[in-house]
Amino acid sequence: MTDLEQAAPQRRPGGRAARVRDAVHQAVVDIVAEHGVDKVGIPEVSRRAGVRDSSIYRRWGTREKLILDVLLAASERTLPVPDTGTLHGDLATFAAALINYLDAPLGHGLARALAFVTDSEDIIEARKLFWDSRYRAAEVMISRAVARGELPSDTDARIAIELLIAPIHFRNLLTREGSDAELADQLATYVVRALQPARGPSHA
Amino acid sequence: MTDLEQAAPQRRPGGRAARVRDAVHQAVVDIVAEHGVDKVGIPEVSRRAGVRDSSIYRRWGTREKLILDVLLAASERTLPVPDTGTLHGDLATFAAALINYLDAPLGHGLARALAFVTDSEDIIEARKLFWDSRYRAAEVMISRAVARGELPSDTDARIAIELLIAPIHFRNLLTREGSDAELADQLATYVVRALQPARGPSHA
Amino acid sequence: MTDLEQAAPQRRPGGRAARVRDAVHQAVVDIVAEHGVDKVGIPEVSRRAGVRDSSIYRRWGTREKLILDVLLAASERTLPVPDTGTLHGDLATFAAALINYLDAPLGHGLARALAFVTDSEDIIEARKLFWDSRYRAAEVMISRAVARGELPSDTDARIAIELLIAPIHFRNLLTREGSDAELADQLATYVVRALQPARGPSHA
Amino acid sequence: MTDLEQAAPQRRPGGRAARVRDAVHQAVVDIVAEHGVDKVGIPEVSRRAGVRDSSIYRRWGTREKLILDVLLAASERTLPVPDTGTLHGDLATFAAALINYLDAPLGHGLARALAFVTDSEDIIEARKLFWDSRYRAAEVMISRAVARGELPSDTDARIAIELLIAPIHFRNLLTREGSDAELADQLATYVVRALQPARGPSHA
DNA sequence: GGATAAGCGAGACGGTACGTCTCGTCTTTTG
DNA sequence: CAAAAGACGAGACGTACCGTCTCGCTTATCC
Repeated sequence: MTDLEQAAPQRRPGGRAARVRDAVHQAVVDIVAEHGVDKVGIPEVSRRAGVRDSSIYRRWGTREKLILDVLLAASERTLPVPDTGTLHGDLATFAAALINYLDAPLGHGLARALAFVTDSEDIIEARKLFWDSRYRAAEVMISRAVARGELPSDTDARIAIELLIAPIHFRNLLTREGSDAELADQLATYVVRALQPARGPSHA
Repeated sequence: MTDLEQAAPQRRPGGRAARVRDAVHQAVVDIVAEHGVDKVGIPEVSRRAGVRDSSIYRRWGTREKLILDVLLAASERTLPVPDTGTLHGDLATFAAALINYLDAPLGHGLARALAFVTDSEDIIEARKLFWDSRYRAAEVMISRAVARGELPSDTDARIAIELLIAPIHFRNLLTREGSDAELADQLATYVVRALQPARGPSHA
Repeated sequence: MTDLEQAAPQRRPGGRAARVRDAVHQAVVDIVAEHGVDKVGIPEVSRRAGVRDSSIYRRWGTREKLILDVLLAASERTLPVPDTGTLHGDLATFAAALINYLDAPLGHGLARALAFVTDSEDIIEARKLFWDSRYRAAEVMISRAVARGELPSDTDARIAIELLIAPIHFRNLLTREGSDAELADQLATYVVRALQPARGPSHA
Repeated sequence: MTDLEQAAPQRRPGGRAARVRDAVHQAVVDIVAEHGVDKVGIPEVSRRAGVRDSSIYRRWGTREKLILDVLLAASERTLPVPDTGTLHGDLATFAAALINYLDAPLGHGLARALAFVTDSEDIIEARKLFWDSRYRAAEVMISRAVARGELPSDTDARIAIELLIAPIHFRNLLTREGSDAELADQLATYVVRALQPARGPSHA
């Protein structure tokens, strides 16, 4: 897993260290849920967790690493990948789940955090791992559709997923319009069509 | 126009006020270009523009409004909407232009700013105006395609644009993968296909 | 009269100049009464008086001169000098009146202003005129007592008044203890005694 | 003692905290001496002390508390109370010392500060402690005189001191006339006389 | 079970941004 | 052309945050 803590202190998993870690994580998650990710600050986390700020700095180094560490940990379990039997069904269900996820403070917070964070070695690494794991999970929907014969075998799974989820993230971050189940369905439809092999002279 | 300045100061367009305004705008744009939008701070802007920070606060009130005002003004002229004669050509060209735009500091900065900014009355308003104008411009590509018979007349132009640009923004903000001309072309292809009316039993 | 206005403008009363002057005076007096003299600021005065701040600066130059000008004008009519028939009666009555005066916002404000103001030509002059007029008025009590034979003819009237009023001002400004009628009476008694010619070997 | 610092920082008396404290105190005292108490501002103190302004705000909270804290500390050692053998001698000597003290920037500064400061919990407390200690010290002169039989045993010591020092403070703050040794002597004489028990029909 | 080292509590501080407020000056615009 | 209107320059004030540092002490682990 991505470990953004300064020096892996997990050697002593049962004691004070773990207690501190948990308290801090909880505090961050709570703040994200209550006021949004950009209100997370070490002083507030420190207050809530009952942990000295210096201890937080010692372990996480910077605010950004702390936030990312916590949010990534909290997002460990990726979205469940549905298996409805049809590509459209899978995509629509998945999209709807994503919409819900991004509507909730944690999901929105994570997305914003990923977008905002200043790049650095560990962070780039952490981001990469995060998305790789996400894509890997979601691509199952595509490979199943290929197996079913719904899609050609050379389908680019990654871009397929991207076509589906990008508009949702786009609205979530940039236009701030809401998304709903209907949109999920529409997107699924568009993506399914987009992935079909070209028929006739479409733009010839 | 979106006007995020405190009080309409445009009354005196030739004098000191305008000079200050321009210097500040330039300074913000420069910093965005050099160090990214999140490095824009009033003290630095003040130094570069040779304008007292208090004057900046007086006029723009907060950092966020300043940034948005400047960036929106700098993005006044929207991306040129191409007219290549085919939908695919238009979309691919437009997507490529967007990729370039988002690659440049200003475009990237604006996107980040739009994503980051804490919502408030004026900002919501400004964001809405911004996207409305953008969509209005881009939708021309769709309506021309409809006119040419390439697309059905009930095509949802807005979502069509979204399908095209969302993945680009998505990569720009969230995965931080680069995008290139090839991607632009692929996206155009996918979108064209996605917009075709359903043929046969696609997901029935 | 002490005139702390920049350039004594219109002698012609009744015009706009006079209206502005009055409004400003009133505003200052009001603020002093409501929030104390150190809360008087040009912006607030300007708001209340409905007069542009630049107009105030034009006329009074600085905040301090404005305050002093207004307060001195408002204190034009000095405290009434009583004539009870005895020195003690006069002094006690006068002291009590002073206590009341200094208890009220205007009196307290004027005292603080006199103490605070940064010295400058005009201000030194104004302060001198102010105290001279005050002493001149109050010294009548002493000269009447001399006339009545209550005091020797070489009594130093000025210091006599000072002995009486200094403790009241002292409490008002420095210890911030309250003063009351009883104190007025005590002070009068002490002063009367202090002014008696030495009898026998007092500290010989 | 009166401690106007935010939190008791005395725990580590030899370390950085103490160094910072001393530097700040010195800087304030210097500014008072050079330019007067109303020129003391956190930025200037910060510069001179080589201490960040934020550190000053953290510890003292506001400018007023800082000034009072420093000035009170600097005035810790109250004026020496003389013991000349006679009441008049004691009072005259004491008054002369006070005159000198108030002539010096520090004394004048402290007096102005006490007069100017906006009241608040801690400040009221601090002022009370200050004056109490001053009065307690000075009243020894009176009690000694009582012991010597120079004064009746029911003499009000507090008001006696007040009669002596008020005129000096009065001139110092309000009329801004100078005071000199002669005045000290006169005041002593007046006070001694004032404190004598009434003889005959003084104001009958 | 006692030594020992990792990590925490406590308490600053340096550095810096933000935003508010005031004073006093200067410059457009307008009557 | 003088006054009103509208900034701006200069700078203080106070708040908040990030990140660093230094001690002293607790505590989990290891011998």
